[in-house]
Amino acid sequence: MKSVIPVTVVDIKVACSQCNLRELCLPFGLDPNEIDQLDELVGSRRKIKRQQHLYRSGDNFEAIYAIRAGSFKTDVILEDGRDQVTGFQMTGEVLGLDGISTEHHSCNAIALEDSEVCVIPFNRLEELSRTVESLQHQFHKIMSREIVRDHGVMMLLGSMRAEERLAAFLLNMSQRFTARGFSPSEFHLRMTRDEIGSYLGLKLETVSRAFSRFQEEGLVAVQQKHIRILDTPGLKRLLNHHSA
Amino acid sequence: MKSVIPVTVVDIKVACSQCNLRELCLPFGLDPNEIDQLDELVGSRRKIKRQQHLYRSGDNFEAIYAIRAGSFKTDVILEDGRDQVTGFQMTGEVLGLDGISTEHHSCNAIALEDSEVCVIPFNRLEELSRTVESLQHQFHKIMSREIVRDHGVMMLLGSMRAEERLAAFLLNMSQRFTARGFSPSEFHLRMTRDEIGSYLGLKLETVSRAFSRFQEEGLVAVQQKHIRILDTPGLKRLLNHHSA
DNA sequence: AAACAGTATTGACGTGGATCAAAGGGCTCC
DNA sequence: GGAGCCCTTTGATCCACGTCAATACTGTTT
Repeated sequence: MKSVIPVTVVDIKVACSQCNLRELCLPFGLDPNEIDQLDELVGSRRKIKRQQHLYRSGDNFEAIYAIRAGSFKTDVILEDGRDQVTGFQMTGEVLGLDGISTEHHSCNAIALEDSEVCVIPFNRLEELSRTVESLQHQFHKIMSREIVRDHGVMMLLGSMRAEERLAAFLLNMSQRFTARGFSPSEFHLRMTRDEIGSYLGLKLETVSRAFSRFQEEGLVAVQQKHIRILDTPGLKRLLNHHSA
Repeated sequence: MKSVIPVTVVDIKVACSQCNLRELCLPFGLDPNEIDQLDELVGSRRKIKRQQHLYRSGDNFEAIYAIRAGSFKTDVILEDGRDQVTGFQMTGEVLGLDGISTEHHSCNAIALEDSEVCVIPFNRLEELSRTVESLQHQFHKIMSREIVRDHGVMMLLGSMRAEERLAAFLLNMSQRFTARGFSPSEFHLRMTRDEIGSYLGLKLETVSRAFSRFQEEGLVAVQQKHIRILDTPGLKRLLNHHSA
């Protein structure tokens, strides 16, 4: 049973205009007045506990979601049970774009840790982006970025070897942590070896072995999910030189 | 220097309102008056000969392209020379969405046969979609569809075996030919085994062997690039039942 | 009609990553 | 704070696909 709760200081704090993620998110490039309009549109926030679904494949599509705190994975499941992780999402990134095309979500979004998202009703976003040019453009850029990212994953899955895939993954995570003000070289992965493996098209044992190998070679220090990158250029070399 | 050219019969013929691809393309869902507005926006058409680039990775992004005739592939090339075909595009499909995110294209688009595209200047498309709601929505659907398609390819690359990948590819081609009024069971592939292989994350020999195997099993009749599907349910069974 | 280049098929063999298996370690939830 | 379970690591073996190589086909050019 829900009850009406008066607006609290916390609610004000999470307005787009006050949000420290705005440079990474939908408000990027908007002027203060425009951000206020976007604020009104963000109807509510939703907390998702670890392992819970934000949405499921087949759900009606009504809104997209901006991650305020925590992180997610998205996956696609085949009839025979095989599944493929299609992405990992961090704060400031947008979830749910897959649902626009058919009005139904085509993948599952699952929280990797206790998380919070801003709910952005899609019809209202389209409405506002008809009058706010910068919002329209930023939204298009976000969709396009997703397409470009997916092409990168295809490249990875289609033509890289196991260690190259893991190196690419680690460098990508590092870069995204950096963009959020965290250390480029030391971070905590929220996903399991199995989930990394699914994303990279590898089995969890192969991921584990590749981590061990990187450790032996002094490229990274691995302690379970805690990663310290010791030799970034070394990882990059792994990617480009493809010693066949 | 551009000069004003009077409207010719040819120009009228290829207007969106007269185009038999409009149900598959950007005009879908627009009323006649709105289609006329879209028509004005489609500045020019461009013919691309077989093997020529429509755009290259790194090119400035200015327009998206709707395929009027022919077909294309898109690919991404790594520094060390490895490349990955990220998609094959047919009539009515839209190319160039990858360029929105950075204002530069991030892949190459190459004609598989002599082809023709409609050039849609992107800033003018954004402008018009601010006043024409149905155009805005259709454009968003097209971008979202691309994301969903990419997720399907990731599933394919990440967790399917060679024959499953080829079966999925053939069924997908069949469906797209059908949507264009061609036979679902008999068609001509415009791409080489090598290009199919790159798209599916396989070597060309593996693609060729899988074709031969399908032929032995009576699933398809293959004669070089000419394909006749003899047993669609059989191909579908290959996909779902994953006899491990 | 011959010559050619690009494309496709098929065979033999090698290998990277999957699979199977077992043991140890660290979280999570009482 | 302890019990249990999930996660991770590591080893041994297997196999699907890659690699290398030779031959054949097709459509194009002259």
